[in-house]
Amino acid sequence: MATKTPAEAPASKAAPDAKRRSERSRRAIYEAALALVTEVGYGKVTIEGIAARAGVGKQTIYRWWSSKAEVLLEAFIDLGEQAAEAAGGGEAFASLPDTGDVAADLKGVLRATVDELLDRKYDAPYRALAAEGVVNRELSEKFVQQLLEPGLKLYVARIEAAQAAGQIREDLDPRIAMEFFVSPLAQRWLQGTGPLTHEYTDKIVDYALHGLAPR
Amino acid sequence: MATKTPAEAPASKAAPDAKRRSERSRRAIYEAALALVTEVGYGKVTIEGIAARAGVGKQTIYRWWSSKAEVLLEAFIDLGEQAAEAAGGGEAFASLPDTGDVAADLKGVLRATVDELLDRKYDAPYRALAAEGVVNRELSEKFVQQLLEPGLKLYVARIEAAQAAGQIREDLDPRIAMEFFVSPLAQRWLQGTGPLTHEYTDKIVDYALHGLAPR
Amino acid sequence: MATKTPAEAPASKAAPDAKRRSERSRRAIYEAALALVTEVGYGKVTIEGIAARAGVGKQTIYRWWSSKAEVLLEAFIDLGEQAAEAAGGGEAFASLPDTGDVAADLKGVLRATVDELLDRKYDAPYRALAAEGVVNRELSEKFVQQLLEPGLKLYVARIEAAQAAGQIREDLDPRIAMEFFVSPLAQRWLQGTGPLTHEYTDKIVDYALHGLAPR
Amino acid sequence: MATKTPAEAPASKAAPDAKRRSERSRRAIYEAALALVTEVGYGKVTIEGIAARAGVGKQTIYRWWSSKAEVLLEAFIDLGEQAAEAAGGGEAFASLPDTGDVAADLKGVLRATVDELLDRKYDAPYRALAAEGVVNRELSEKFVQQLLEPGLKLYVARIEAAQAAGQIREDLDPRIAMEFFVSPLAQRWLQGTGPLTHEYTDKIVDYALHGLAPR
DNA sequence: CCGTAAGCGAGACGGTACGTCAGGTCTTGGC
DNA sequence: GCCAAGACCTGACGTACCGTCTCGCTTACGG
Repeated sequence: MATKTPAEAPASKAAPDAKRRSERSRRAIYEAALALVTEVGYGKVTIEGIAARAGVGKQTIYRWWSSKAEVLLEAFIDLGEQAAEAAGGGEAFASLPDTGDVAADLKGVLRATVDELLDRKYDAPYRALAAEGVVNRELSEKFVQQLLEPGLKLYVARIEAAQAAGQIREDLDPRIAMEFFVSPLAQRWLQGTGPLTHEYTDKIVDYALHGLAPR
Repeated sequence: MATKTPAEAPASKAAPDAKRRSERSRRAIYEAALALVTEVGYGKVTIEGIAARAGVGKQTIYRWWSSKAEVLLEAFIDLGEQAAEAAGGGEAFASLPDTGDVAADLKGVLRATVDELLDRKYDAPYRALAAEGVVNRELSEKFVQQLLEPGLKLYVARIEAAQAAGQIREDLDPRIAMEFFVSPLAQRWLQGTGPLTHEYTDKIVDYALHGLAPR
Repeated sequence: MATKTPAEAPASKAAPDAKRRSERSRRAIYEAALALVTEVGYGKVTIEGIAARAGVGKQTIYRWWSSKAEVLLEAFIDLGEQAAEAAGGGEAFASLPDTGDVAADLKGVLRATVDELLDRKYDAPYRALAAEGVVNRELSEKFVQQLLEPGLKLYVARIEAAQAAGQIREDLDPRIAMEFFVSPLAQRWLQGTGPLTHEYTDKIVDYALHGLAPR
Repeated sequence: MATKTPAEAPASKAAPDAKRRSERSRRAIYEAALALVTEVGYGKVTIEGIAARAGVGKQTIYRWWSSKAEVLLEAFIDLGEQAAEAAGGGEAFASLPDTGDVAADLKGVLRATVDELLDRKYDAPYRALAAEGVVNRELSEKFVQQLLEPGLKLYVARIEAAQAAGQIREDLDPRIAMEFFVSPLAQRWLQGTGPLTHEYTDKIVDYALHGLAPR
């Protein structure tokens, strides 16, 4: 049984000592990265720029991250945690609301999502990460795992609850059902194939639940 | 009196004379761009690299395009035209098939789309353009207008036909209905949130048409 | 017979085209290098600094030279040529003066040399090159060959003339004899083992010619 | 009144306590410095490299020395002392030999000097210090004072003895006379203007003593 | 003989410069 | 006048060291 102790790691070039890490620098880097992405656009963000803005040596960035995409990913995750902590006391979005009415619940969540996607503070970095992920498998995995998946799981759970309540057919794969609510929104946001409005997401929910074909 | 032709561009530095343009160079640049994107990945493609590979001066690229994204966009459109010409005699995909059975027709088209998205030849450049579009509004517009929209219009047309045939409810916005077939696929492809299979797209069609709620 | 044509050169990374070289940049680089060495000292001269001061890209330096020492060497040689051209019409120092009196001639030349070595304009770069040469064989060879040797040859020639005139013993190696006039000066200048004055060089000449031992 | 002990250093940042200094580290640093200079060349020696090689923290070097040149200077002096201690019981080279024959005595010493200068163990560090001294006045002074001067004084003393013995003219400045034996050797060694051989130094002595001019 | 303050190995930090790569502009010579 | 070629200025890359600054630890001094 080749179980490894967690304290191992042969690493290619000696891992830095996380205990000595400067919290102050980390925060400054996050802030600089987020600010720059919104100000100049992801393509024009440079490691050098982040370092300068954060008042930090370049090496301090290279020591802890391996690309600007990774910096931004962590910065954005941190931004989410900050927001969550500020908003709710504990786990902010542990689950989607469940009033017993799936349609209403989903409409509410999607409206909130639209608002968030249109918020300058989130749009630029989130979009940058999505773009990078499209073309960079490694980042994509982290992006999906750490940012997307937690949100998607909430939908899946809510749909399962609806199935139990008889509001959604039991024979459907909730993982796929969930995409009817999320993907149209995602595509409009990412590719700009149409406007993001509350009316739009309301319709999405209605169409999806009742189907396109006449009854 | 400096008579101008109506199509005159007030360009800052005199537009090059398209009549004298070297067809040979243009083709070589397209091929180089597509090959490089597949071989080294979009992020590592450089104008210099394209020029070298195409046996062309850098200036010849800068004269006719304004960024590597634009080169790639045109190269990809050209690739599509080549393929279309090769495949069908004339207009290859003037419309989606209409056998009278929307479900079957859509399933067929989506299966073909999945196959195409998984084809190495198309995946890399298409993905690169999509990624760039997420973060670059100008390119995004051209991308949607010239590559995405024509395809989407076919769906809209097919759905309208189905509405006329009574297979899809008349009160639905076909533009939104269309997204139920296209967006889930797009998201899985772009973000890697799930596998792309024929079974998957079949389900998408069924779920969408009959709705998630029990009848 | 494996004689190679001069136009050959397989070079490690393609030699740049000297015909297209910017004369303006070359001159600016020479001036910047010389100025910086005098102002901040050889150790603090950087390629980046030279480039900035010369208003030139770093790559333009790296394209034509392989180290700051080589830049400085060429700059200093050029400085000498400038001075020579300015001073005499043609070849300024084709030979040492020959009035028939070796002692007087040598004293005159050495006094002039002292003055030159104490001139701020020459001291810093010359010293830097000498220092680098002490520790860098490749540069040392170029330094000796291109800067030192031409001067030393003049001494050898003058000594040979003196031998022919019976003022210096015929059985002596002029190459070694020459060093008695040059080396003490060189050491005082390089290592600071004593002051450089006209009295000092006069004595050197007298001591050397008449010997240390009593007659 | 802030009474100061006489040995008090008004240092800017409190002098370290020499009593607590680690002898083991000091030695390791000397060895590392000397080894590195010979192995990779002075220019490529770094404080970090010395520290790593010596198994010592960087701060331990910065605490006791102010530059790599100073480390090397002390290391080299120490090397000399080690050698002296090993060779002779007490003061190894308290004076030059005096057999009554200046010529022979000087030839012997110079031959020994040549051998030492060609010894790999001494060449690299000594050369490095000389080079640094050419361009760094502060180090130059220490270098001359602590390494060169003691040797030169021996020559001066031997020449004065020869003057007393009537073998060298009394009216000559022994300080200058000495340079005829030392400087040519120094220049050939530092600048590579000629080979270092026993024949060469023998001739130096003969030429210097009897003069270049015919008698 | 024991507590404490120093020296120590280690290495993270804010920086500067390295040598390289590519971007976009401009010039030269060939066709 | 387009083109291949490529020198040029610019600016970012990722790395190596600089000299300073903690961190625990070990060690020897002085109360």
